[in-house]
Amino acid sequence: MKVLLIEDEKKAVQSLTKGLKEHQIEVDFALDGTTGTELALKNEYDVIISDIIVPGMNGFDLTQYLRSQGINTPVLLLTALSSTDDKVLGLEAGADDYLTKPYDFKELLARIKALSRRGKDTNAPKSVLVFADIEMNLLAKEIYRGGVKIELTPKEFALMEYFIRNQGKAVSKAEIAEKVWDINFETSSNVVEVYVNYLRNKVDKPFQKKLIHTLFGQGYILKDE
Amino acid sequence: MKVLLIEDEKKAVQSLTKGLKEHQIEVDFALDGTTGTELALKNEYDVIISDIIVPGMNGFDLTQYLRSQGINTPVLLLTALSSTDDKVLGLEAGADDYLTKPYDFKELLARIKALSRRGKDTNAPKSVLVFADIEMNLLAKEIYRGGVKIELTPKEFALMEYFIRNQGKAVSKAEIAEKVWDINFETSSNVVEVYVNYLRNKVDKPFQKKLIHTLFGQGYILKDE
DNA sequence: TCCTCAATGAGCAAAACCTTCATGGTATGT
DNA sequence: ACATACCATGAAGGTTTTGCTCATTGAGGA
Repeated sequence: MKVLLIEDEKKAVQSLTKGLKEHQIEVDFALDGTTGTELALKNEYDVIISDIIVPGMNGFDLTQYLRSQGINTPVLLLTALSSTDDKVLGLEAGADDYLTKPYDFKELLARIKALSRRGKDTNAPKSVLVFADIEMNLLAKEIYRGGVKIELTPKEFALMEYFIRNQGKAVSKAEIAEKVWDINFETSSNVVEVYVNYLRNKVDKPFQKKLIHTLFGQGYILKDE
Repeated sequence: MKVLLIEDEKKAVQSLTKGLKEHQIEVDFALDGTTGTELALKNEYDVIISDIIVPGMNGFDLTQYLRSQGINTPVLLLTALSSTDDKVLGLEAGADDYLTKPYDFKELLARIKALSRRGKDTNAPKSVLVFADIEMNLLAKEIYRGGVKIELTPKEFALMEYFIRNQGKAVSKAEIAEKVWDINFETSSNVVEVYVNYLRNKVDKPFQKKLIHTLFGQGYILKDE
């Protein structure tokens, strides 16, 4: 079990780290929100524990940001506040639990364990892929860009899914032909080009930013630039 | 076992309380909806029994309010009304059962026990499925849309049930054939299409909003749009 | 500039879908 | 037991949508 602790009071960090390690819990920590999110994006944690008020970014924004990046690690917020309004705000932002200072260490421990259990339960394969302002719902077979629904045919959808799953990575036409069409790319066909064109018409043309880029002689890449 | 009784007729309260206590059931009571909800929020009951018409708040609103507050205690509504519309409304608001006055005390007792049993088993299979303005009662094999009863044949009912259970999710014809017909989808048959057509005629055609959508090449989806 | 690779538009065949109809089976009521 | 109504299902015809090819135009790199 591994947790990320985001907290600016060094004393609290120290005592918590010590306490958690005694219970076989690995702890990474960050003293401000910015490095906290960086760590959260880079590594995989079972639970993220964050003070509501930390330099650089508060716990609410942090949670919201992580969720938007597809990080669904359970978040436990720590705070001195205890008004109902704040609880609502925190939970709404996607936090999973909430603990008011001063708190009992055992309670904290219990909640961490509960959250990590829940997190693993949610090992359902992701059903929504995200890239830039695109959301692709694999269950409903829907795709939205900037909140606008885009109608794709099954093949177009499959190709787009392949692009999103390989976002930021160059993919050759042979690769695409193999994975999406399941054919040993015969140079005689230009299906891939045709379908990339279809996708561009629907996914890129109506918008400002182009996301599907051609790498001359190498294939294509989905990139936000 | 402990129940909450919300009823403004003191006589009814008295006789019910007496009857229930004789069967080892503890009873709290409220003479109006407002104190009723307060009690419901403060204490834990096995079942809540409420008249539909009580001062301050009616049984429908009460049920809805409690659900919105995360109280999932089973609610049994008592009423002098017996029109279909009211039944539909009550169930929609999340009530779990319904009894029309004058009722047999033994029947009331039986239902209380049934509800309390169900309340404890959190993953008890639901007997009423809801989607958009559709309610499907699996026990009564009845289905209503917007308060209007729809007559379905057994196969149509089974198909509709499958759709509702997978609402918002694309389901392929092969999937449907397997789950609803229990056949290894032979392309030679078009039963699924035929039955989707039947369903549309009864469930969608007479109404404004279409709920059963075709995803070309991917199957069907039940969606509110 | 020239050659190669990529983008685009038109067109067509196949696949998927909707709808209606006929048939046989099952349940219901007399 | 019989007649009747209802239900489940495959078949056929027509319509819509998709997948793909081909030919042509446009762009990139040496």
